This record gives sequence, structure tokens and C-alpha cells, in this order.
Amino acid sequence: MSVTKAAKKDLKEACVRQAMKIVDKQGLEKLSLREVARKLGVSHQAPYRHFPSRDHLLAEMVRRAFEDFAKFLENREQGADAEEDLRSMGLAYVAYSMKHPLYYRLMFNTSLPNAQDHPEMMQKAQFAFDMLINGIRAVHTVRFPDQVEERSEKDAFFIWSTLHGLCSIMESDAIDNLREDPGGQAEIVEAIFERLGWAMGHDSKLIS
Amino acid sequence: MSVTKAAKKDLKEACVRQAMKIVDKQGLEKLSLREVARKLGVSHQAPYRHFPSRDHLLAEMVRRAFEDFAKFLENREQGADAEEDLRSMGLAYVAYSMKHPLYYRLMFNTSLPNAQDHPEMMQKAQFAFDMLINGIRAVHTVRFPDQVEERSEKDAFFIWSTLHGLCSIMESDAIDNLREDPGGQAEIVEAIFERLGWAMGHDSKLIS
DNA sequence: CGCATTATGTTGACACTGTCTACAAACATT
DNA sequence: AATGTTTGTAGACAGTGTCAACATAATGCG
Repeated sequence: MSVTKAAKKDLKEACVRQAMKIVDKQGLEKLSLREVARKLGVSHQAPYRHFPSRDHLLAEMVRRAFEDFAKFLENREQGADAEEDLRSMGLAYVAYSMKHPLYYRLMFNTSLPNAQDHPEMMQKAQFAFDMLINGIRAVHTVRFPDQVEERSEKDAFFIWSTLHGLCSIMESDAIDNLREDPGGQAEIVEAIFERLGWAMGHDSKLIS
Repeated sequence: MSVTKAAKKDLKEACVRQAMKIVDKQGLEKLSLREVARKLGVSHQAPYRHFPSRDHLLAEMVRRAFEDFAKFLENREQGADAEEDLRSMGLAYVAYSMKHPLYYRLMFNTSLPNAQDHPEMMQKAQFAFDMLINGIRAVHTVRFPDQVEERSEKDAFFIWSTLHGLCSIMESDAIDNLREDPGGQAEIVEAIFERLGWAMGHDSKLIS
């Protein structure tokens, strides 16, 4: 059996791959170390030689998900200007959460008991967040050159909050359950990006 | 033992209360029907006379959380005008998530395998969402009287996304972990509400 | 090479969990 | 009081994470 062979070669790698496959097919709840071992044709204790506990396997999966996520964001098609490019990154964010909903949940919905016990994981998360901040800085450098640092971080949390909320809500089917006129998540996504643009482009001197 | 007495009186009620207590103290993961029964001094099968499965107990807890949440939103201090009142509701939303983080997770982060199997729960969720939409309608009736229906639902999803994302992110300690200058979630909350206001108050005739 | 140390995998056990079945007690209704 | 229904109990089964003791394969060193 090829799987078993792969396991013999590098069980740690095989465990992670198999765990990802299980999460992808059966959801996070059904993931168990014992089933990973079973599917790989090894004893139920074999994975423990490579992961001190179930949470450590989880953390490694989250780390990879962040890595994959960041790579996906980087490979987006670049926009014409900074603003277009930021929008493109936002759309890529949402696209990823819809393409890999379980990886997305892995990253943002998995409550690791103590996240700071897994620093490599946090580092990848930080990297993804920095991508967002840099995109925003690029926009503000053009639009509000004298307020770049003042605005960027706050805008980053604002945009991230909105996108994360949107993705979480979309994944829960809440949109179709709560709307009177269901269908068309795309319509909602478009409306939200429109409003994000309004909030970002706001120049306080114009209105208040 | 008073707990046992209470259990004898109405075991179903006692189960829910005890389960809430456990979730509050030990987190969602540590919640088990058997421990609920143990703490109540009954056999491990007794709760099954009142809940067909663990998920049904979960669903009942979520239902109550939504009820409690809606009540909390209703009891906010009313704002002077519609706009102030909507802001007050948003702040109450965030305040609740910080005051009862585990109930909040119960509502929005608990992945019930099949949510539509628990209609009473969904109904309470719908009720809470309707409160938000009505608050927004009140604002638009004043501000954009000719676009109320056109804007309200989309704004509702926008605001909800942002608030939900904000609460999720705050609960995960990500803010303090990702910021260079940690501390002061309040600062972030304020910035986000400011931007929500910008996006809401936007009149397309003014800018584009 | 051969031996010793280490890394890796196996087996069995323990304490948990949710849930099924079979039984007993308590209660209500006729 | 007899009967049937609701409610709680006891035991079993399959599943889980994890610990301890053992076996084997790989590695490095004399």
C-alpha cells in the first residue's frame, strides 16, 4: 500500500497530510490521532513519536494553513494601483475562505487551549497580518501621506474584522438562513467591499 | 444536597444550568453529559430522558444564550436619536461579547453539525438579527428615506460582519499578539466604530 | 566489522466520552 | 387498586487521548 510506504518514509509528514485530508472530508470534530494512525496503517501510538499531543498536531496543521493562506494571498493578481491591489487582496481573502472553508476554520475558529505554546504557528499568523497592513500602508501613502502610521493599523483591524466576520458568517450559512430573499452571497460580498471602500476613502475634512 | 434536590425537581432545567456553569468555568471542550450528571448527583443516563443527544443540550444552551443576548441588547441605554441608538446597540453587542465570552462563543463559534435541526435556536438568532436591522432602518428612515429597504439589509450584514469579526478577534487575544504596541482594545473598538459611522453616513452623491 | 545508544513503532492498559439496551422505581389516570 | 407512562439506574460497547513497558530498526563509534 502506497500510503503505508509513505508513512514509513516520513511518518510525521504523512500524519499531517492524512489529518488534513480527514478534516477536509469529515470536519474538525471527527479528527482523531487514532484514525490518522489507522488510515496510515500504523499503531495508534506511532504518531506520538512525532507529536507530543493532539494539540501539537493541530498546531502544525494551523501553521501550514496560515502558510498556504499567505501564499494564496501573495499569488493574487496584482491590481493596477495600490487601492485596486488592496481590494484584490481582500477578495482573495474571501475567496480563500470559500475555497478552503475547513482550513479557514482551522486558522481562525480552532481554539487551541494555549496559542502562545506554539510560536511557529503564531509567527505565520503574524506574517499574514503584516501582508494586510502593508497593503493598507501602500494605499495611505498615496491617499493620506501625512497620516500613514496613524491610520494604517486601525484600518487593518477594521478591514480584518469585517472580512473575518463576513467569512465566518458566510460559512455558517447564516446569510441564507436570515435573509428573506436568500441566494446570492456575491451580492452581499460586493456590498461589503463597497462599504469598506467608503470607510477607507473617508476624508474627515469633507463631511464632519 | 441542594443541587440534588434541585435536580429532582426539574432535571432538565438543572442540566442546562449546570452545563452553563461548566462551560463558564472550564470551557466548551470540557463539557460532557456525564460530568453534568455527576455534578448533579444522578446517573450518567438521566440527562438522556430530557435531551436526545449531546447536541440537543448544546442547542438548548445556544437558544438561551441568544435569548440572554437579545435581552441584553434591549436593555441598553437608549440613544438620543436613531443614529446614537444604533451606536449604543453596537456597543452593547461588543460589551456582551466581552462580558460573556463563552456565551458568545456558544452562539457564534459552536458548530452544531446541523443547525436547521434545532429551529427554536435559529428563531432566537433571527430575533437578535432583526433587532439590528430595525435599528438600521430607523437610521436610514431619517438619513436616506428613499433608500431604506435598499440599504438596510446590506448595511446590516456589513455591520454585523464587522462587529462579529471584531469580537472574535478580540476574544482570541490576537490584537495584543499582533500589535507592536499592545494594550488598549478600547482604542481599536473606538476606531472601528468611527469607521462604521463613516461607511454608514456615506452619500454616494458627495464623493464618487 | 560489532557493539551500544538512540530513534521509532507496537502492545496493552487506564480513564474518559456518547449512546444503546434492559431493567426498576415513581407517578398519574382510570 | 391496577395499569400504563414518565423518569432514573445499571451495564455494556465502541470510540477517544495518553501513559508505561516492550520490541525493533537506525545510527554512530570503537
